[in-house]
Amino acid sequence: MPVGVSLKDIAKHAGVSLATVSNVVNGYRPVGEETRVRVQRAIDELGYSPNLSARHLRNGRTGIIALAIPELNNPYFAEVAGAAIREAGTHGYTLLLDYTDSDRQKELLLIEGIRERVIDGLILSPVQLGRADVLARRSDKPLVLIGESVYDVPHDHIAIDNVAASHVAVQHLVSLGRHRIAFIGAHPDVHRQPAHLRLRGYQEALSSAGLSFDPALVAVTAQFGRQDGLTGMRELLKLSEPPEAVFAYNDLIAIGAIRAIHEANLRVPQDVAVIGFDDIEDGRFATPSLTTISPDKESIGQLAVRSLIARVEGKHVSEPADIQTPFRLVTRESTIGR
Amino acid sequence: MPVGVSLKDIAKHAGVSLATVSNVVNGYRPVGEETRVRVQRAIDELGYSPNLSARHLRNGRTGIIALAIPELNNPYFAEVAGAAIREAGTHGYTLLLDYTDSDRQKELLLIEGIRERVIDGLILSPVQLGRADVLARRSDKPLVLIGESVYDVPHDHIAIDNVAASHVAVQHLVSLGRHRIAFIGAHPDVHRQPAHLRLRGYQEALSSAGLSFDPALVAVTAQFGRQDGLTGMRELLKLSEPPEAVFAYNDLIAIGAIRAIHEANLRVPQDVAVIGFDDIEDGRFATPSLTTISPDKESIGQLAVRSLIARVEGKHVSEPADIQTPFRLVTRESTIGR
DNA sequence: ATGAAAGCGCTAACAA
DNA sequence: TTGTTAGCGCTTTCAT
Repeated sequence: MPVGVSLKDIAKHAGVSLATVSNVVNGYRPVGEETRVRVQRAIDELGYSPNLSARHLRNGRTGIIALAIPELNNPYFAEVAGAAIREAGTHGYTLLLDYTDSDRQKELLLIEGIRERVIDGLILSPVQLGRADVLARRSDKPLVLIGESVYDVPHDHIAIDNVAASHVAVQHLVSLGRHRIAFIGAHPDVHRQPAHLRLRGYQEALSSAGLSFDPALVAVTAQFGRQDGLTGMRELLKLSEPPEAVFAYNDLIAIGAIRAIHEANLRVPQDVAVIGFDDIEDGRFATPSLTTISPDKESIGQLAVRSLIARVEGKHVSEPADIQTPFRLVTRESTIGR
Repeated sequence: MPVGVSLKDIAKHAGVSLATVSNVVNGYRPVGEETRVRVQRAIDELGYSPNLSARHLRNGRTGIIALAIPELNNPYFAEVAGAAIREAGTHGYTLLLDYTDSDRQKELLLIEGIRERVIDGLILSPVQLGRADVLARRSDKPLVLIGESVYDVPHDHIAIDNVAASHVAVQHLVSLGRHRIAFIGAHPDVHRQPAHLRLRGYQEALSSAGLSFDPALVAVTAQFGRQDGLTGMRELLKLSEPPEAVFAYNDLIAIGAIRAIHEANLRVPQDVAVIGFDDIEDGRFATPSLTTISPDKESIGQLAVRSLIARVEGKHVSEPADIQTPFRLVTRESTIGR
């Protein structure tokens, strides 16, 4: 069942040994210039590419790393994934994109290594997992975490400073002169260790602006999609004293909220100002366009891949790090009109 | 570097040969009941799971199939990809998601087998590739095509009937009493063999409605994103006699177009009615919500994966087929107001 | 019904 | 600098 060109074919064609060809391909030890050229030509002519299964069988690595995001069709994750795929490619790795549907079982399966035998390591953006889950993990494949959740676990973690970013977002709404500021997108579940960071930033910002925290203005959502924003906002608009501004957990929720506000025949931002989080393209083209917190998605993807590969290759012997990436406030029509 | 339990470990533990353990695991040939129980117990006790690389080295397959889409953060493709990943999983395959950025070189690399040794087969949604490119391909890994382009090439192809769907879309605009109907999103490149199907459906629908075709009402775009819709619509609005309705190549273009219409202080649908194509979630939550052609994305993903796996496993010896999947018109605010 | 052994393609230890 | 070879874990042919 030999279906391709193997090292042996190249060796024969170039009149050298297997080891030499391997060294031309991998560069583990020096090869004479003349030999290298000859081998390289044979490789080009016959169209050789290494058999990964064989390589893996031999050295225990597959050259494949996985990235598991909660949902494929959340543009935020799509952008992070795009950056990660590019970065993996530049290091000679293939990135396997997977998704968890924000499902606890799937997240558990992944960290326990459902693909254990296929991948060299995993980057996970957990939603439901708790600190205990991560600590209880038995797999010895490297794991890098991205996203809001910080678990204080022995793994690299890449994220923006969610508390600070949320603070900036709410501060922006305050600066508009709004006082009743709502938050949509609190987590309903109890697995998360540290309190919900964006909610905490919201509370801190209110507090430093001298505004009181009203639990009625916090809308809990099951998921983090447009539909959840729509539902959440509808609830808030039923209040006897509805909010004048909304900080949404992410842009999708914000877009759903805007839709609900329009349904109620109110205007954005005149009646209700809305700010999101993620800076996805949808928000830039929405009507009105969406003010948001813009995280550096490119560097999140890049750093996650780099950290993981460093662990996989055992070069990176440093302590697990908590790496913070930059963010900025982008003001658009949903808060400042036009 | 042995990192797990191997067949040999089980064999020793159960006091049988390697072959017997393999047969308990795979069931290629019968095993005595007593032996089977003993081996199974050893497997459970030691926690054996097969080393995929070894298995694949042996039988020439990796258990990984690839799906290459033009862009990750087009929700249409994200949904198709989600369906494909699920379907692959149910067949015991892992799906590797890749993207081409609608770049001709990347598409060529993929069909020529840049990942040749990693995957058992490829599903591709081509944008730039022409019939000749596909015919010239040398790789012998199975290839399944999805999407608008039909090349009359020897590969399975899954898509909706684009001409018919476009006809329905334009017919809907005609039924609203609009006469100047524009099309945004024509392909600028020359590689595509059959003329652009959606454009053809547009022309046919105009013709059967007794409307004349005005080339000035066709906006060519470089890509198929929101920005392209925005730019294209701006051009159309500069016409001395701007359109009363727009058929966009896809929902993203439609959303960009709506943005441009709003910028010009015109209303959708009163001044310009807009219909898209794909039925992505963005359109359902846009303001106004978007009328669109809704293809059955789930079945596109499923059928593509099933066809490919059938080819990979050599079961499916039938002729390459052109499989059409269902679609329907979904009317929303962008054409019928509210 | 079961076992022994070859060999898939590759890397690395050992030799030269 | 280059060659030889063992062996990673598995499936499968040939023997028993």
